[in-house]
Amino acid sequence: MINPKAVIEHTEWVWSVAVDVVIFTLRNRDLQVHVIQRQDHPGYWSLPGGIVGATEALEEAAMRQLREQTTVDDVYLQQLFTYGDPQRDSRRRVISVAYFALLAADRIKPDGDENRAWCSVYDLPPMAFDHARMVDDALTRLRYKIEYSAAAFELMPEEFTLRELQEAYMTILNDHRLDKANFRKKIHEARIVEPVNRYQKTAGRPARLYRFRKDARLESKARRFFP
Amino acid sequence: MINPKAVIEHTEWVWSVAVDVVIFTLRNRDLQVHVIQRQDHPGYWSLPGGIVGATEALEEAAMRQLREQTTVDDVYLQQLFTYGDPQRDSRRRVISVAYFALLAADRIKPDGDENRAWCSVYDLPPMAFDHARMVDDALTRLRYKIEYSAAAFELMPEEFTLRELQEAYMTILNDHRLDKANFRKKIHEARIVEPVNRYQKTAGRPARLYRFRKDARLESKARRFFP
DNA sequence: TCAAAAGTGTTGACCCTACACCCATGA
DNA sequence: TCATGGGTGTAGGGTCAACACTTTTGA
Repeated sequence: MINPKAVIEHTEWVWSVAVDVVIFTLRNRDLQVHVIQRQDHPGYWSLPGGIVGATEALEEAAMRQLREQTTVDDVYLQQLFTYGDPQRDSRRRVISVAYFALLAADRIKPDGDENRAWCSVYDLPPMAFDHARMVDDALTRLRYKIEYSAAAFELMPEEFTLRELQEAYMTILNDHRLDKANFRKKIHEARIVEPVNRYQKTAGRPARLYRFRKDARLESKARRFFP
Repeated sequence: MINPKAVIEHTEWVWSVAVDVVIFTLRNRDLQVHVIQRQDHPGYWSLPGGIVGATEALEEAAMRQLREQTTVDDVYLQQLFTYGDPQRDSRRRVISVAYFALLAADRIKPDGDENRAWCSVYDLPPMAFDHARMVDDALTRLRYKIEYSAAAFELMPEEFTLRELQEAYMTILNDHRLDKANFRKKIHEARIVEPVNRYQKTAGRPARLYRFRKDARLESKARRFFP
């Protein structure tokens, strides 16, 4: 595989290894990602990311980006895909290991920095490099993920109503035709939430608040289609 | 794992970017991967892989490994995961983008080279670096994949009986309890195979041969909410 | 007492599993 | 005619989508 000679031969060019993080959140019934305005290309935005340190694990580097950009720790973080087209950065050869993160909106610290923003995935600004594709891939992955795992709960506040949970699913899937009764039945049968003794005011009957069960089963084995 | 043998001295950190490929095949009712005996660590085996060229895309590099190792082109190939722990190679910092490939057994060229072998995923030899984990991750992915896509057909010969197809599924899933009648019904309903006018001899009634339909739907969208 | 939204029950269609059964072939 | 393995039909239990219904609140 790798022999020492290869190193010498290959030090002629300089690789950079970067991580980029697609940070999702749900705000105002909208699925949003964190983006940063680029200083070197006015009008273009990019995902939070940077070069991986010499002794840093990839996931550590992604987590560091998260901390630096959102000052939040302990976040759902998962590797997405590695992008390495020779042309993806015109300045030099960079391969980027993309991660995606899920962050509940109530954990976002207010931030006066105008170079940072949360943008709807359904209305992205011009993105640098291949970052638009990263967001797209991350969205596809997220949609798969919430259908067989409890990942959607990472985007919810500590306590939430079942309607809010249903709206989270509908916003992520961009499909607002979910049946209320059937959705509730599934959630209850999964024993994944438990009620707390508090209610949220609404325009009608108050809605019971629930929280995620600590002992909940986090994944369900996918149904078989083939065969 | 492997003890540091000859650590290369650097004045600066040099990143290397490699690809490693988990090549699956089905032979003798067994799911196997292609492995190569390491010259530098007798008794240890590794996946086919190598350093990515300066102007080479990641997938191209993986495809090149496939060609060089198996002399086969046009293979199902997909990115798996990127491994970048600082300690994964004791000699220097290497990040490896792992791919997995599916190769029908009848496309394998006979090979006298004793340094190469096909090994059962259920009985791997000692693997170098984190390659055992790569195989494990690839197997997990493969199992998911065949349940919602037609990926399993990539491991079948041009023509096959339904029993052979069923055995492929059972071998990959390591679960031999699939019901014959129900399996056949699903395959037929999926309109994914078509009969050819040939039969295969068996100890009993001859088995009809089928082939994959070119116009078959390759993925089925799972419309299942958690759980 | 009405609008609004929470929350539940029912029903028929569909699908999945288990298992019994028939069919074609060679010895 | 029997063993062997290919190939199919069916009953019943479970799941799901659709939709109507009841409950609770504020105005």
